[in-house]
Amino acid sequence: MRIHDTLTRKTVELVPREPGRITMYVCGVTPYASAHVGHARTAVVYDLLKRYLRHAGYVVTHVSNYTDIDDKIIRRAQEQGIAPLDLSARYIGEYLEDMAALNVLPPDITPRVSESIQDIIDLIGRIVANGYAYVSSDGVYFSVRKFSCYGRLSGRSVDEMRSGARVEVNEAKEDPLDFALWKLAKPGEISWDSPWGKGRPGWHIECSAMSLRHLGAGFDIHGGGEDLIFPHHENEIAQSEAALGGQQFVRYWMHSGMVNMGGEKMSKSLGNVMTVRELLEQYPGQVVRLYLLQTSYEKPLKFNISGFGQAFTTYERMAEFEAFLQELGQVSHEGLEPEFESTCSSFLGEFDASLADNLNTSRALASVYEFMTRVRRTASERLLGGSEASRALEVFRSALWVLGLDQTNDYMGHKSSLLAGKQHALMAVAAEVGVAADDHNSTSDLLDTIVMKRRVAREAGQYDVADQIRERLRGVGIALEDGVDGVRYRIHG
RNA sequence: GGCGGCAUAGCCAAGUGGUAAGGCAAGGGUCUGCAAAACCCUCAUACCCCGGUUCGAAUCCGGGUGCUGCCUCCA
Repeated sequence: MRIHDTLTRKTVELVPREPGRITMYVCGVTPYASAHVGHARTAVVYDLLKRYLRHAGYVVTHVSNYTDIDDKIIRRAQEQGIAPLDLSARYIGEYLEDMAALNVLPPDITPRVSESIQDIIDLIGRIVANGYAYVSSDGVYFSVRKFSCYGRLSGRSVDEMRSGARVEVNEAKEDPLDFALWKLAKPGEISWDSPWGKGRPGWHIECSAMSLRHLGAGFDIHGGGEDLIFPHHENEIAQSEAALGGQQFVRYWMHSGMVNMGGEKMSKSLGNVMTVRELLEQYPGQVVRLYLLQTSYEKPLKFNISGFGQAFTTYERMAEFEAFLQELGQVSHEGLEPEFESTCSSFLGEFDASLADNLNTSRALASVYEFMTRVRRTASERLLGGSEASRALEVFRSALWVLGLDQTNDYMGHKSSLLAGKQHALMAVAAEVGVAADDHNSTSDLLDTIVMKRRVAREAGQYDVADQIRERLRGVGIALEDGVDGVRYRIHG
């Protein structure tokens, strides 16, 4: 497959360090608040990458960290009067729930900074020994000017930055560009022992330590949001290669685009945030995921809540299509028409090729939609055989799995919970159309009885009664569809 | 101030030299008791503006305009 590499600024063929095997490290979250849509996007993008690579036959090792100790966590924990690691543990728990709802597969390894201190100390030791760092009054700092390639990833030069007005001023540094590898603890702060005194890791060192620890020098893909390019990833390269003594740190760098809200980047510090949890109250996780996959992963995504309504309609179409094939597939039948088989296999070919092209999800989704239309068209022209339906279902599901949109039961579950929420409204409808509402123990029983009453009326030719019932139900968000094999319903909030 | 990115129909969005994918919405039709769903048809002489290169440009180059990212914590 081809991917866009941030370092070379080119879209290149992905050639792994070891044939058939991909090692990837994705910068995870600093868990001091609920995850927002931007975090969700990044997680979904790299989850898609992993799924696609596995689908393409690679053995993938995916590492993603939690930066569970940092200044913001410490401050937030102090405000709440709890231990920093308790605070981060709580938000890690939330994050896991949110990601599960989005059908993000758990990474293979999820190291935490607080559990990687020894690796971090060892790495700093190597950097110091190689002469790229120095000990100062409040910690250990990396000497940026000693690393000649500094600025290559983010495309800036040390001298340009020096003239910039916004570099941090700190008298403990030899140069304003230097950054902390180890911060000595102030009284009362959480700390770990180190050769340089009690303290905690600086912001960037943990990712170098954890990625090298679990994947080794020269691993394949390092990813994250594009806001991490500078300084985080720039610093990671500098310190890692300083420690590795000239060996390459990472083969390919990938960065996912930001989510914008109100014309600005969504971020916790700006406060223009929609959390994943808030969104999941309104839409099934699969709909949220589909929304996120509609835009190419590198482009900024303009968050717009009305887009979720569109995504909902589209996901509904997918879920109904799957149900349609599943029903047809029950009937056993003779073989496939060659033409039908070629529809299925060329769909998969087009789908794979789209994702192999730097994860072109828009095109991959277009091929899914076209496939649905083709199969439906065939079904409307002649009866689709059971084996054909099964084959179509097989390829359709494999595509949905790669996209992580295979949890159609999520949509169905959403449907039934919506229905349960309509208890009250349905009782009113029952009363209006003359159905006794008392002796039904569930909302769906009640709906069934109403639908039955309508069916009787229809069969008796009393269309005015039947239509009235249908209109009443539509009024409460339940749309009935009369098919040849019975009544189906769609339900909306 | 420095270094980037983006601008395609009402909305979302692909396409990066060969004559505008796909989805939503909208309009018409088939089917249906009527609907819905499904299917069929229609829906950008045109890709922010002005120049240039080319047989040919949404795609390349130059200049504008607008929006935006990073340079500070950030996914």
